[in-house]
Amino acid sequence: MEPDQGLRGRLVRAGVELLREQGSSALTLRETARRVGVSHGAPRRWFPTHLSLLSAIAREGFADLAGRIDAALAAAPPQPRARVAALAGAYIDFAAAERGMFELMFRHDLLESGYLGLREAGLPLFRLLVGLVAQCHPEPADRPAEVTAGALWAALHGMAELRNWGSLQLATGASAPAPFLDAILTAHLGADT
Amino acid sequence: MEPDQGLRGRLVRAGVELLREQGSSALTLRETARRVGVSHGAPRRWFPTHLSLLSAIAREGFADLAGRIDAALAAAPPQPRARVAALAGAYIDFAAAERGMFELMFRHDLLESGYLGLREAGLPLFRLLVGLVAQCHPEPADRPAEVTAGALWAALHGMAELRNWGSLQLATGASAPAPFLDAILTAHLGADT
DNA sequence: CGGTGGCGTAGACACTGTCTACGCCGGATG
DNA sequence: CATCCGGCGTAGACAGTGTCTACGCCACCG
Repeated sequence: MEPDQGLRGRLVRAGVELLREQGSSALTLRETARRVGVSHGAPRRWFPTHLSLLSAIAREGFADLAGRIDAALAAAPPQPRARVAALAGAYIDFAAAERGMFELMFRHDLLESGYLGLREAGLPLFRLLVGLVAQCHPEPADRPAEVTAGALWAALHGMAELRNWGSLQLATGASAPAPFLDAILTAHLGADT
Repeated sequence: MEPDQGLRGRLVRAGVELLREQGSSALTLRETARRVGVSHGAPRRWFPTHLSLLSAIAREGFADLAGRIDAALAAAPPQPRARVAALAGAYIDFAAAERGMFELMFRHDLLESGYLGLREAGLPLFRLLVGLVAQCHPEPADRPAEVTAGALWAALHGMAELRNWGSLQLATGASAPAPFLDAILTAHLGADT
């Protein structure tokens, strides 16, 4: 559980730094090796291809996101609706604070889809959301909680992207995401009572 | 208005084909030149950098999307709610039919943001959506139409991406996007009456 | 007829990911 | 103790990329 002290862990950590400092285009195999201080061929022992290194770095991002959401939920009031709001806030805050990582995490063309693929990395998070949504609709709702949760997740994710691009501000003039977040939550979960 | 017969237009068209056939990673400056049958330095006369060629190709995509949405709206019934549904359907259909193009269009890290930037390319579409949303809420709604339209756009876009990644199917088991689209529309615009 | 500017060619450069052969070094084995 | 051997990192090569530069070609215009 403690951080990997070997070359593998050092490469991943250096990649995370590089991503944060210079964006995903700087996340080169050779540059990462350079930063760690090894030759350009060294990463090949642990990551057979560039994609596998990127995938490992993205996995780190998913772990980070999960941690932030857990923390936000731990500090949130017990009402389900407020807990969904906390999760949503943590999600879009993560997207804004870790832009490069957020982009990388969802570049499915770059990430490998094999064993323990990245596409499955967001699944626990989705299950969590389904549970929270189900609590918001205690009686059997008109719609399965999975569908509502899926639509909510899509809205959340889309809003994080649009916000990061500046498109929302450009189109509506509003810079704060709060009104949109509120619109999404009340739309899917009903008015805040 | 007729297609550009010069090298510039031929490069853009070859790029669109390449994108459709082999995905965005194949969209190389040199490969595009090769397909047109000119030397690797030729594109430089028209596109000073790789980004500018990609941007021109993405602009083609925005024009295509706008055309499809116009066609869908022309064939849609006059009720505003149905028109929003038609727009939404055209949007996610485009995302699925032109996957590579859809990805490219929103790779804001790749596209140039200068004069006539790509970030503004989606604006007319957004204005259209604002108008339709406003018609759905004739009386001054509890929320500005821009906010509702922004949230709706985010939901739409996020759903198109999640669907393209297979995440929705993976998480919920549903393959058809219709239930999610319906959930999003009724959530933001009220039940279909 | 001569110049000139638009347009494409061709070569170079630094950089990338991947592949391969090669050393080093520590621990297991006879 | 001597010897092998396998894990691990080095170093060089190769094809491919974007960008820059110098160079031809050729139509057009004074």
